[in-house]
Amino acid sequence: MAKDNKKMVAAITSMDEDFAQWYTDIVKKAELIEYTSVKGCMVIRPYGYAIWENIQRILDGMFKETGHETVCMPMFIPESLLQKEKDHVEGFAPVVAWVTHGGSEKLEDRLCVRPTSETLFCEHYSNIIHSYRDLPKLYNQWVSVVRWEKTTRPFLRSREFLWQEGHTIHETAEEAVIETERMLNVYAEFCEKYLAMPVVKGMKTESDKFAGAVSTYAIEALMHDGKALQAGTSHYFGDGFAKAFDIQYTSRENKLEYPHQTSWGVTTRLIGAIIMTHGDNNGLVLPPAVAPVQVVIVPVQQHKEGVLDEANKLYEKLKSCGIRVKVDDSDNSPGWKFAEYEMKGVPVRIEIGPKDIENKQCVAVTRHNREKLFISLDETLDSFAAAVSERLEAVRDGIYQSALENREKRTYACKTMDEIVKALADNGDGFVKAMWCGEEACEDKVKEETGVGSRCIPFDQEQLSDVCVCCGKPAKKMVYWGKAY
RNA sequence: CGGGGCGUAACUCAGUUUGGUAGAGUGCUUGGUUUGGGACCAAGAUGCCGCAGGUUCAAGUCCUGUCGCCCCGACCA
Repeated sequence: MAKDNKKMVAAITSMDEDFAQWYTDIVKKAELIEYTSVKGCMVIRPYGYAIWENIQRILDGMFKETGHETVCMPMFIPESLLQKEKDHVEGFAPVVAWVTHGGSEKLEDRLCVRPTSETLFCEHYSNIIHSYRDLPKLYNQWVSVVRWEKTTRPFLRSREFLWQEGHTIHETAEEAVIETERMLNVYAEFCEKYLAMPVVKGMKTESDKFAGAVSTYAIEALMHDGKALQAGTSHYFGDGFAKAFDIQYTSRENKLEYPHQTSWGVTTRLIGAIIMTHGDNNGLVLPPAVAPVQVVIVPVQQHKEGVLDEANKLYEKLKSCGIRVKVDDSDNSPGWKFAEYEMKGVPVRIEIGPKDIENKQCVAVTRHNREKLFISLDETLDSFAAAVSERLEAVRDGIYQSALENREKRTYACKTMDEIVKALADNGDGFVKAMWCGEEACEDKVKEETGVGSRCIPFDQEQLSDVCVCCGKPAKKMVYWGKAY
């Protein structure tokens, strides 16, 4: 027994020992990705991609529900187009990859591989928007983008990554602001409900906002090691892009006006967030809503008469109820299968063997706490499916609670710089809540002296004190600070 | 882009100090016995030792260059 446990733990590095290595072990051993010969470009393997497909399916439904249409822009941006908005190009120029040749011929105008598609949407909008009757346009696309990052990590920062980018354009600033906030709320709801990941909604500081944006909103999540991860962003552009790209429409008053724009996105980084929010030393723990396999059925002593038949019956039952289910009837031992599907984060495991069949029951084990529950085989289809669904729900709620507890345990309200340093030293990395005067100099100084940068100005404000944690001048906002991925 | 580490079988790595026939465990294939927490026995298959130069009778090992990956910083979804 002790030997077995040792062997299982040895399969991946313990997260307390080396969190980064633990993360790398999981992405490899759970078969989410494989490295390729190009730095920062990874193969997302079927098991990893299936998670993304589930994220896509749910989010896309939410986008459609809020009136958005899907489009697809090209991959290349001519340099001249990228140059049009000054802040935008300055922000992205250092990370763009360029196409300089077509076949053996040098291109007159080199082409940038899109790092984001604002410029492409703007060019398109300038062609199709003429009247207020053409507005709003609520567009979204699911594509990959390329940013030539210097250091890369699977899912968290790769040179090519998959994402969706919503780009909308509206008559008025008010409408665009409402859209920016609405989509941030969609992201927050998605993360909390489907990914079981608590997030803080807020606004980025001036220095941290998107290149070309008037304001940037973000959802911030806290990982198991106390580092913050930006899980999604939503930007309000005002009419800056419209002016740079000459997008004008004739208003209801028959005047030429500039429309107002937004953009918002989430990426495959969400998969990294799932790993680091819910994973444990036995491997991945997947939120049931996005788990490729929600229930794995492990037959025990499957060679014995009737065991596989019963396992397959359970499979058919659950499948007919829309649960993503799999039977593993491979030759591997049951113990091997238990460990394997824990590694892969399957939320619920059902064990069925001769003993169970004799007792007319099966065993349902929830991944996050290994709690075992017997479910009668005599149940009707509906009540059997309900019992299993209840277990899946228990996993969602359980991992949400753990993530929330971790965040609360690691959130420190501080009034002075010394308190910040002490809180982080005593309790480890986490969110620091502290007041801020609004000056960039103080933002920089906090980072320099305490190591934590501003993550966001949360919508849920608290008045922790009246003065800035750094300079002592009157405070304007409470800010969440943290070390970021 | 700075600092550190590493490229040897599918994986994890030993072998490099002191140059001399390419190794182990795991995995894989086949057959058998097993099966309630990573089973066991037997027989097999698998190597441009990252790449390119150089030194040498001889290079996985020494020298030069180069490419790539991982980790930590700075920057970013």
